[in-house]
Amino acid sequence: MAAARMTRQRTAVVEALDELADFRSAQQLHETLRARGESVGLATVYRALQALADASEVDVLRAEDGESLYRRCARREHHHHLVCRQCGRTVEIDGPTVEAWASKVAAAQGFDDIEHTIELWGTCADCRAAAAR
Amino acid sequence: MAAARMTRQRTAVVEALDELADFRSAQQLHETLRARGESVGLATVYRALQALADASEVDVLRAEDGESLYRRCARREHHHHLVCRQCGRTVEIDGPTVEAWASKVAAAQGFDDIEHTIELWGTCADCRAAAAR
DNA sequence: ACGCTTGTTGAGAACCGATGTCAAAGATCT
DNA sequence: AGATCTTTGACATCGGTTCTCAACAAGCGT
Repeated sequence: MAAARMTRQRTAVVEALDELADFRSAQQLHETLRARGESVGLATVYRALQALADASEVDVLRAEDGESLYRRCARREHHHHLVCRQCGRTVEIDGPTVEAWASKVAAAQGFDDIEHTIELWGTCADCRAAAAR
Repeated sequence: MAAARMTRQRTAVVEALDELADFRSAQQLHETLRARGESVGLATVYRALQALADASEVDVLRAEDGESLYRRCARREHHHHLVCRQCGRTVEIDGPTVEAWASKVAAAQGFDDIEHTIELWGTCADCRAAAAR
């Protein structure tokens, strides 16, 4: 079993995630940490995020360009997200209806080990206002 | 406006997609074409697929590892997929309920230009049987 | 048919996010 | 403090995708 030592770097990553409420890429987080003076290696940020994801401490999702984005969500249960493409602003949502629909459809086709990807992307009100300028 | 010349290579890519009913990566398609004697460059396969995707002639989706998968779908209207993680076997599905739910939720949060990603992943009956051996 | 023009091709380089390497650094235990 | 053993970080590497650019070939006009 892993020991999971609490190091300065890991703490820093978790803290940064706690402050930033929105989905961020590993590189953005690395950038943020450096900017505030924390000296942390990029590889370490990746490792910390991966560990957190494995422990379901953070949610991971893929941006439209394939980059992985991370976020510390309020609820740990299964849920989905409505994310702003521009700024990463996130609203947690759940759709019991959708869950039911997904598993029903998949089972009807004889599929097993079903997982679903359901994410909503859009432009939030703030970004829309900013773009209109 | 683009001229979109019909070249031997482009034809080959489209034909391969027509024969293969399932989602395939660009590299797999390239492999397939070479195997059957068609000499086509990898970059060309990527370009052809991108052009087809832009023209909505093929559907693109991201595998869990981030690789892009392409497929020529029967229907051109908006729909979703139930895809086998192992073999790429695909079933087209649509969920009017889900569509409605998605746009309602997003609009309620003041988001614009809404898009949704809804894909189902599983293991198809054949692959499950193969794995059980 | 035959050039001509212009979009297309393809081998290799470049790019980029992500992961692996390994010696040095530092948590934790005794 | 000392021993142990995970973690770190600069750098190399990897894999998918895109770029570069000279050679090539569709499609057009003649």
